[in-house]
Amino acid sequence: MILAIVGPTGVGKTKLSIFLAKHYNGEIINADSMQIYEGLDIGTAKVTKEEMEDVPHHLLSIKKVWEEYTVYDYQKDARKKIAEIKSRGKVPIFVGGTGLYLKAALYDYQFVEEKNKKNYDSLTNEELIEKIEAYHKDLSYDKKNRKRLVRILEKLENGEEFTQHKNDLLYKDTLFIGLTTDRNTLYEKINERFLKMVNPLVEEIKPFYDAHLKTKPLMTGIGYKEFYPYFDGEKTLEEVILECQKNSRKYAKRQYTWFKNQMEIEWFTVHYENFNKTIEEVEHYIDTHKKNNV
RNA sequence: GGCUCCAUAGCUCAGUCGGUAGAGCAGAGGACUGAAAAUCCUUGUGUCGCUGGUUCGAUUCCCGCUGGAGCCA
Repeated sequence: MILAIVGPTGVGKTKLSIFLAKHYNGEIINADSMQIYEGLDIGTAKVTKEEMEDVPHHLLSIKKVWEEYTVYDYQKDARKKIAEIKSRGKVPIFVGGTGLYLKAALYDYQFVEEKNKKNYDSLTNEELIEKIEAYHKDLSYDKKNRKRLVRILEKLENGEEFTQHKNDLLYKDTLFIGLTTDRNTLYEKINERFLKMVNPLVEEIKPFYDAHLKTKPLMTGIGYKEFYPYFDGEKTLEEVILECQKNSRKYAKRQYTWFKNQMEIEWFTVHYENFNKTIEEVEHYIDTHKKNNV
């Protein structure tokens, strides 16, 4: 059996994961693209040593902030961890909100090793589309999404076929547990949680700013990128806080869209005043749907 | 007390030389195979502050009122 605990940011996945790990003799595999990085702890709401309660955790803080890490690496790392954990007779428990990472790890996603990467900065979107059409006339793709255009072209030039994928579940002994709550409650939780982390977060980011580090995770992570204008004196802390909260809310919304439409998930509404009830419901579901290793 | 300006979508504001109005943000929905906490798409009817007048017709012009900002006393 493999468990995957998913849901929007701030809903309570970490807390549930510890209970389940202890109850089912599990080890936790992080499925959050930002918690991969060392030093991004407060802003990513990473589990603390105390919260772990001696449950083994994997793929947390495994990369420096300036190192390259993608879904391609994650797929390999995660699958290796699944094998390791299972060989110990324990249950792999994925916990995280990065839908693509979970899908790449547990579904039939195929990546081909990339050779030489080119730089397409000098080309306009129209020129990218022209080059793509030189390979294939009738592909359907988002022509306004430059990042996608570049990727499609990279794939084609790498000798890969760009086709629609069917995405079957590969690890058929996986149970997907989704945690949710009504939108207003979640947004309140997100806002509150961020307010509590502001001061330590400033401490966490300051050294990166002082070192002039502007790497990918620092410039894309919510709760990180927004602080640079504050340190530059261009925005007030108040403005930055509101922006971080807003971006977190929007992120949560995108997560819902992904999880609702991309994966088969059993959803549970969190009882915040009685979390044990939530745990019981989840455990009951797992016990009645348990799948043994396939 | 006198004068000037402002009052339009949840917010910030455009606009209508008089024919009942539109952007950004927020919100909502969606896409998603190598930056995914990323990237991108779709979605805007609201007593145009209130009252009266002019007019075929007023959110637009005029009188007054209310609220806000400023200047002069």
